Amino acid sequence: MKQPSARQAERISQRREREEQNLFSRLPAAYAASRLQGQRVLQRAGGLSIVEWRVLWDLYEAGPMTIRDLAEIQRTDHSQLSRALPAMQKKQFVTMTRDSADGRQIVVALTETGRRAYETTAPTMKLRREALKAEFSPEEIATFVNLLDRFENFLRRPIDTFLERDSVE
Amino acid sequence: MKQPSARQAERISQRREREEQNLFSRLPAAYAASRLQGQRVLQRAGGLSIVEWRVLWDLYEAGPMTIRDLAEIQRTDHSQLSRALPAMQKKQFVTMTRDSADGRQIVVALTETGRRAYETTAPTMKLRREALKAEFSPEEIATFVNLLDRFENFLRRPIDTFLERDSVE
DNA sequence: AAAAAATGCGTGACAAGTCATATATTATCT
DNA sequence: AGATAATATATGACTTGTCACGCATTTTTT
Repeated sequence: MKQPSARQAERISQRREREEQNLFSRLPAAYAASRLQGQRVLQRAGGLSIVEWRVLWDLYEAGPMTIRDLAEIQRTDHSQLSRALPAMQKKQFVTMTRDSADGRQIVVALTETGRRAYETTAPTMKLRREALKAEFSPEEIATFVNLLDRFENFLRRPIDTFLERDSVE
Repeated sequence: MKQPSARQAERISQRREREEQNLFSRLPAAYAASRLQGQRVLQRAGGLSIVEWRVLWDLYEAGPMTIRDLAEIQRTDHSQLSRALPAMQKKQFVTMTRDSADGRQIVVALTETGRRAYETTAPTMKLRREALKAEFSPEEIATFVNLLDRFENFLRRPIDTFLERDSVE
């Protein structure tokens, strides 16, 4: 009663191949791999978390800014920063000061300690970006980013634009 | 004392533009958007979670298989399935039976209820895939998948292959 | 055949994301 | 000015994903 296993194995492998062509199922795996590699490299470079690294980098490059600005640059939810920043403040990486002109905003700025943490980590992260450049030409990167742009655009469309129950009736 | 704010705004916007070209920071946002859209469409289609949908789809297309096979097709960790499957069993979507030939394995199979859940959800999910096809030509999809392949390949390389402290000395 | 290694699965712990809602502050509208 | 709307941040609850470790079962080595 074990004969179907060969045919079954064949169907499973066909399924795997089909999934390989499916954008929706490829993206999570690629993202997970990217995050994991990022975490590992950061671990090696001194122990920052991904969120911490992004904050330090942005502040280093662009100077003090509000939580909202940070969230927008990083294309992430502000809640993630709301949660991470107090710990970074405790580690003396950043200062958080309420804006005197607009009492709702909190301006985050790099401290000397934060600057040093950035400078310790940055060379390793640069190695990683350079390794990527060795694999992909500038044109390929541009194509990739453009496809991601368009895909993301599609993903952010209200779902009714393609589910349209009315038009089916 | 508020003069620098204009120059500061400029630096922040430059920072945002640079980040837009950075693959590592684009991927999380694209993935998050994809997941969110998936969740919404599934919600509309009947209330399955992403993990549940993937399991039903795979089993429907390829027949019964082990947890390991499911994890491999879905390019995910087996723990995710270990956690999701008991609930799906409770909902009568699948059966889980220990393989008599290899006592380590558990074979997951679709029930009639699971099959119906799949068939209820599938048309909506198909609409989504077709909407994607309207935005991207087959060649573009192929290019995209190929770039993802190569990127993922890079991401899964051991990090020493590009951090190589020795070779720097 | 016994010992060692590999495999399959379950589970605890954690990171990174999201949403929804609450609260304080500022902006806008009559 | 007072009521209303919008904005910035904080927080709780949830999902998806990972790893590491433990246990049971096979498989491979010796």
